[in-house]
Amino acid sequence: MKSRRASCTDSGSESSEPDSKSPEKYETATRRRMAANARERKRMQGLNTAFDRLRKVVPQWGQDKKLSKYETLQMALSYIMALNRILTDARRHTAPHRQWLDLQFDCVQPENYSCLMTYDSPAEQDYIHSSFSYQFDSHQVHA
DNA sequence: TAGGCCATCTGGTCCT
DNA sequence: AGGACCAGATGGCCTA
Repeated sequence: MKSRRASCTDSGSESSEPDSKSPEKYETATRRRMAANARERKRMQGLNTAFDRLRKVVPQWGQDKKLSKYETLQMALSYIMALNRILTDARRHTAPHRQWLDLQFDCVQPENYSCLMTYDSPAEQDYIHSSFSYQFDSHQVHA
């Protein structure tokens, strides 16, 4: 585990003395703080797992170094927009492979992202679906 | 050694 | 009331 702030521990607000509170209340508050810290760690670990999964599907041209979180998001945005543009252009100009392209294009519409992803749970599917729909709407390339 | 990135703690806010 | 989410603060690690 990564080291923590020297002034902070899992016991929570050590700066706040037991002062006027009863020992029971202090203990309850401490216990709640520790539980909240644990939940927050778990939440952030989940977020980092999602970032790792995103890094795996995003191009890293010549990058031997791991992309930062910010870079990963920027790259994902560029990548999605580029793919969308490619499909939109190809769909418009390529007659011989029209049927195949239509199929691919349909597959990357927001309502069909599920065909590109695997989910660990229904809850995760809902969460990812809502997130992708929002981002697609926000950054959609209008041909 | 400075700066970037990250993990963790913490208190506030919103939601169930 | 308690959990989820968020942003600010802080300190550690790594690299140029």
